Amino acid sequence: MAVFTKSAAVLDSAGIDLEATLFCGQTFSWRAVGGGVFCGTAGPRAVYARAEDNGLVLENCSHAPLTGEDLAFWRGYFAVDGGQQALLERFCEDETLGACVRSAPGVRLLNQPFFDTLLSFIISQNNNIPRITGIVERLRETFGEDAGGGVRAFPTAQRLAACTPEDLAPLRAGFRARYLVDAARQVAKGRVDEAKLAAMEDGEARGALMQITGVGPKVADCVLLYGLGRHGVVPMDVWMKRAMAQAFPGGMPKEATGYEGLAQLYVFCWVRAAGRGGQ
DNA sequence: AGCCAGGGTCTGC
DNA sequence: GCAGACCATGGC
Repeated sequence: MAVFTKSAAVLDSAGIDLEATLFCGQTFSWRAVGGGVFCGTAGPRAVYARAEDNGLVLENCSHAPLTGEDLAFWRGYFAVDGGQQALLERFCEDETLGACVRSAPGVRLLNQPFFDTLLSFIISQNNNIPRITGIVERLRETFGEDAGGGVRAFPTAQRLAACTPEDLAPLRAGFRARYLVDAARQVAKGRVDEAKLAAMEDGEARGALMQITGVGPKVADCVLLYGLGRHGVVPMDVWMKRAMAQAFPGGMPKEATGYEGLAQLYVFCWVRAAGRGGQ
């Protein structure tokens, strides 16, 4: 059980619904530990987080004070200064998109590490959210370093590049094991390089990501959106195809221009809420 | 038992 | 290019 000490830090959360944000399918690196507290990792870091009236309370899992660098990282991760509130208000100028936003008003688009995102969404293919989360957790537990308090961080590309698919058997990732190894090896070799991807146009970066075995259009788009900050990219899975055909047959409304990927988050939440027994 | 899960690969046309 | 089988695993 996580107990916050005086070394906890508070971020201005700007209307964030922490639980909805962490479990809407954009990240698989968090778990509830009780009492409204969540434990999550990003790259080498691990934190406890809880939503309070005055903001988002964060504390290192090691209970060591958060450094300035850590704080800056988590501010970026939670998009504290990202201006998402203002964008949502603009989304709401469109009636249908506004309804989507209001179905999950506290969800925020997280800025996640590239490698975490790449592997997580390779795991996501032909899979469901609870099992994806389980595989990601076993990936961290099996190959990650202690990030403090016994919580294991996301493994490095180098660590996984030294593995064979058979070494990944404990993850029970099935046919995806060899995809994970291929991705780790290409990143470790520099064949896939975050800085190079960052310098590319969306389409070029997408093509580069699809050179990885097990990365097709959908996974590449998720990596672009969630791991590389390409907020105009819209990953199209079966849910989104269904939702777009039904709600936006002519494409995303003009209010979402440049931020179609952010809009997609709310459309996804809306259509899935409806699919689970609403409407 | 059979179907589905935020897809992708591989093969055959 | 494009359809169709196949891919491990687990929940319902």
